[in-house]
Amino acid sequence: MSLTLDRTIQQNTFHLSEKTLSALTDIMYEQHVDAGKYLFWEGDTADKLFYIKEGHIKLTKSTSDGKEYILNMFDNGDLFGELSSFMSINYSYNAMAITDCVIGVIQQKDLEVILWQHGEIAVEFLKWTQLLNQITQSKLRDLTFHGKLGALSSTIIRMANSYGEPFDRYIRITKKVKNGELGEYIGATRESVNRMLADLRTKGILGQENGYILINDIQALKDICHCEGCPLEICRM
Amino acid sequence: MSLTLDRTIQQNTFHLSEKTLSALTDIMYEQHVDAGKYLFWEGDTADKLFYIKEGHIKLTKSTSDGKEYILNMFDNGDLFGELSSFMSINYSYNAMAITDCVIGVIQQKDLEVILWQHGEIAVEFLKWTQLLNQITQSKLRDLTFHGKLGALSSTIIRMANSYGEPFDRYIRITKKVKNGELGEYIGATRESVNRMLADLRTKGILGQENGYILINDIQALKDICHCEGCPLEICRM
DNA sequence: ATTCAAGTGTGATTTTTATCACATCTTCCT
DNA sequence: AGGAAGATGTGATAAAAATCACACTTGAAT
Repeated sequence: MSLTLDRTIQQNTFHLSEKTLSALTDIMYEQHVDAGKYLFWEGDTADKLFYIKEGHIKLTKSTSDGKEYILNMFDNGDLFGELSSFMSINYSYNAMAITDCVIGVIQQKDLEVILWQHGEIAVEFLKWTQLLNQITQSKLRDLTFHGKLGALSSTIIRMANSYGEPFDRYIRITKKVKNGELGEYIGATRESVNRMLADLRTKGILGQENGYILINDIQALKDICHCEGCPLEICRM
Repeated sequence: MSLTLDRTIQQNTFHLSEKTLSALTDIMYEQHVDAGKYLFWEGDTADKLFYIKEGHIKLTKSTSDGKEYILNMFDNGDLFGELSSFMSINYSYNAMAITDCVIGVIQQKDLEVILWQHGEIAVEFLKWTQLLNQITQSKLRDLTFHGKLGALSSTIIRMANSYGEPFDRYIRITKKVKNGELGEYIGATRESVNRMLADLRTKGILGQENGYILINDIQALKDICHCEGCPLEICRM
């Protein structure tokens, strides 16, 4: 579960109402996590939501054969964690701070009280959760149905929507991502990602700017992943 | 969005409370859809939920290059449709009846009234939606990270959980699925699926029974897709 | 029972992706 | 500034998956 409470760079996120927002703020307490440290581990009890006041978090999972993959990346203003239903009371993934983070922690039971009392807040949360579900669905589609190049293209488009800014007449992705991380995100090897990126660069579709990815021809990327033109709220990391 | 209100064959689905269930039943009306017909099309306004009283529905999407893939398959007792947030007011996929269906239709606004009035029902719906999100997340993982053979194995396991029954000392999947459909589900070609299945059969992992798939060695399948041992509520179609 | 359409099975070949093995480039640490 | 660790870039090769082409089965319909 993830949602964005406010936004800085992002132009395209759904907002909780002021009322809900302040209700949440009332019940959260602050926690600091240094870069490289973990907010929680696989197997920990999943009874909290986390609101990122500052920093980047990635959710990862390691497989039996020692590989790791990235389930999600969150930024300033995002809210994530399981509103654990009845049964899955443990996280099935790790949450690592990519940068130093300031986190607002919300106890599930505190939240539940609010939801119970205020049907309209619960409905708002419900719609939000539905939106997240749509995001996940669309990722599933993009990562599964058009090969690794399609998966990569789609991911770059999503990064542009989530972390992009205009730069000259290009889009600059303001977040540095390693080739290996992209690989862990789309289920490909570092080398494959590297080669695909090199290829997109020689074709003039992508560029470089001081280590940041520039998108030169976003339509070409859309063609590769058979972009459906989803609303920006859905086409995001 | 999909949830199962009750179950017949399925051993492993989360239940809405009686109260919620009857509240839903009160506001739904009935619709019949013949096999091969569509319940709705991509682009139709998404302002309803659908409860399958009887039959099978698949959600499909066709790409620009004429291919089709399957997003989801639903059965007796499942509830699906978008509780459209504020903005994505259209379906982005088609819903086709695989068999003759009897559908209970719930208008979104009717539902919303109930949720508003009864915070506890809204919370229940919220948890359910979260569960669906977890299901989708786990599918994303399974379909992305261990190749097409892993995707296929995971899908067979999910089918066993959703439509399986004991047969001798095997599990028989009581729903016939075509190779091509499996391909559309996991993002592989019919031929690849066919070869993979043949391979699993020669290895003795799968069997045949009158056109139905038999699972002989489920542990082997789990090994292939690096099964995490998710709860049955999550490891389903 | 015969026919036709739909589905399955398989070979040959090409394309995509992973693997292994290094060289090079960057970063950042003292 | 120098050196180590972490990233990136790339070749050679192997494995996985798609594509094309066609034979074989099955099942439903006349």
